[in-house]
Amino acid sequence: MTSEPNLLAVIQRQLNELNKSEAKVAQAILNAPEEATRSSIASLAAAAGVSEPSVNRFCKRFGATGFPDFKLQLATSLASGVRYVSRAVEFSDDINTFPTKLFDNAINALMTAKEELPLKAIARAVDQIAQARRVYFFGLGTSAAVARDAEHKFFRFNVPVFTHEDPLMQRMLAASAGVGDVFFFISHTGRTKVLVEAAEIARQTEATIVSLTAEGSPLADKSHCCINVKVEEDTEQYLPMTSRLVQLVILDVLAAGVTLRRGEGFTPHLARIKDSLKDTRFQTS
Amino acid sequence: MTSEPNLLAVIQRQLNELNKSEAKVAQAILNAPEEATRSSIASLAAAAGVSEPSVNRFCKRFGATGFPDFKLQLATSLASGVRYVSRAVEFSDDINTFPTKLFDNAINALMTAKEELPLKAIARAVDQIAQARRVYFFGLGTSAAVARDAEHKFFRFNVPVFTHEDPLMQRMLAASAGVGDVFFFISHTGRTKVLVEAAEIARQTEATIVSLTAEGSPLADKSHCCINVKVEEDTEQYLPMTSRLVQLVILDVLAAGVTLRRGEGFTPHLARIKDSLKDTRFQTS
DNA sequence: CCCAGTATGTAGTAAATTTACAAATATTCA
DNA sequence: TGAATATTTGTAAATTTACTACATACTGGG
Repeated sequence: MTSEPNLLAVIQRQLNELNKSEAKVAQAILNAPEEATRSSIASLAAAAGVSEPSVNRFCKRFGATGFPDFKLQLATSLASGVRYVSRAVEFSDDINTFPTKLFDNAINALMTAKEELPLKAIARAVDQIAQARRVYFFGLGTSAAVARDAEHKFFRFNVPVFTHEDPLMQRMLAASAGVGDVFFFISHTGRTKVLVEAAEIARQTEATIVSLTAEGSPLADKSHCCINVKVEEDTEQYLPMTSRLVQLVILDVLAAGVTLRRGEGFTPHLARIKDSLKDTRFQTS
Repeated sequence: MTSEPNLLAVIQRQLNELNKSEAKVAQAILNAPEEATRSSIASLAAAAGVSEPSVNRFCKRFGATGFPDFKLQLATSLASGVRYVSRAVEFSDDINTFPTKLFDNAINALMTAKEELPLKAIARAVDQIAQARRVYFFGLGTSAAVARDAEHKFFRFNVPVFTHEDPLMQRMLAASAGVGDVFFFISHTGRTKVLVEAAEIARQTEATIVSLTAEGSPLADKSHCCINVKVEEDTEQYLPMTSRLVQLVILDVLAAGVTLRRGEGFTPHLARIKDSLKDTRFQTS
């Protein structure tokens, strides 16, 4: 598949080099690209004021095998493009619109993050966690909830994990760290003072510092390994909504990575933990 | 145009409700979606082992006007980058494949949830939270982290919120509840005994019980208002990965709903809270 | 003005899609 | 169980759509 960037852009760029009827077709498509994907060769020809074979020739000129293939490429290029722009919730929104907007934003954030996953950093973090004697997950505010989630997850995967929301505990634990300890800092901004200070303290020991935070932030600077999360959070929004979702999924990825590292022999352990919870639940009907 | 989510996910979800030949078509498409967008109705019919009209009927069943329109929708949905329907991570996966899988699963879950949002229940929950004297968010295990997140969020929106991870605290608070108290229970299964018991206790008071849990579960039965989350979690997976993401976004929706209810005059309050955090951060260069 | 070369349209053909209908299969109710 | 009915599926014809071959019109150089 020749993944062209954006078919519309390509057409736009070549506009001058086209002959008369092809230019008409190009204009018709640029004017209403969505519609073009849905129309037949006949209606597009009519809209452009040219004959059907002209449209066909136009399509072949742009690398398609024919008109249907061209429509497909056009549709693909329209879908992948800048279509999904995050939309802010407004006061005029009602129950039918704002929930969808929020879900769209969340989905959008995950798709974007998926595109630019820092795989090398993730792989290194997996290494470090898998070998760790102890792992501390530290976060504050919203990120504390993420840290808590990470604790639950990794605990099941038999990683010796600890979380503390109290900055003083975080400092004390950081100060008394040693070889084999991994400190995993979670922060949207990477600028929260007390957290960065805890990272500084831990850095002076033999411990390893891993962080899940913004690129180039003070916290990232203090880390041996930093997993960058670039989420363009709407700054008018007063809370990091989407970035913590990305953080959670990345922690899922790390947990999965550690498990895969353990190999298949580890599965019984997971089953045992699951069984241990059985009695805390009401049976299904 | 009916805003199509992920067409593959929709097909996957309806697999059971299809009749024989339609199911064959569905399988053929799920097996090779890319190819399906490029093939003619005849070749797809052949690949599925059915007649051409069967393929056509299949397309119409999924909201398309015909086969070409269906191909277009399929191509569009593939272009968004989210590949196949939830794929489990396997031990043969490496760093290049399993992170993508996990992200795809997460995105899929959100897209599916977005399709069937229980808007009436959400609207009711917003009402109840907006009017509450106090709101308690209770969850255990993974859901405790979600509850913690909710606490942070709603606190900023000036809702008097409390969270407790300790089942005993949860029971005691439930027992001493009164008019104007809202108990918000979060649980993936809706079957965790101690949580359901706390809900029962609260139910005997004048308090309002809201839950974010599975439809028809014991917890849902105890609630005045239940927001159903139907996420088909891969049961082979040992942790609810995707359902908590959906829960978080739904809590975002609730928070947004409460804020919208407050009206525009409330914005300064949010700005003040944001300002109060400024000094805890390092300045941006 | 004519000629080569290119550009465009016409008409016919092939292909693909849809519709209408009939056969086959499953379901219901006595 | 078995006839009556509804549902599903396939066959074949009709229709729409896309492509090809060819003819005509235009362009620029002599």
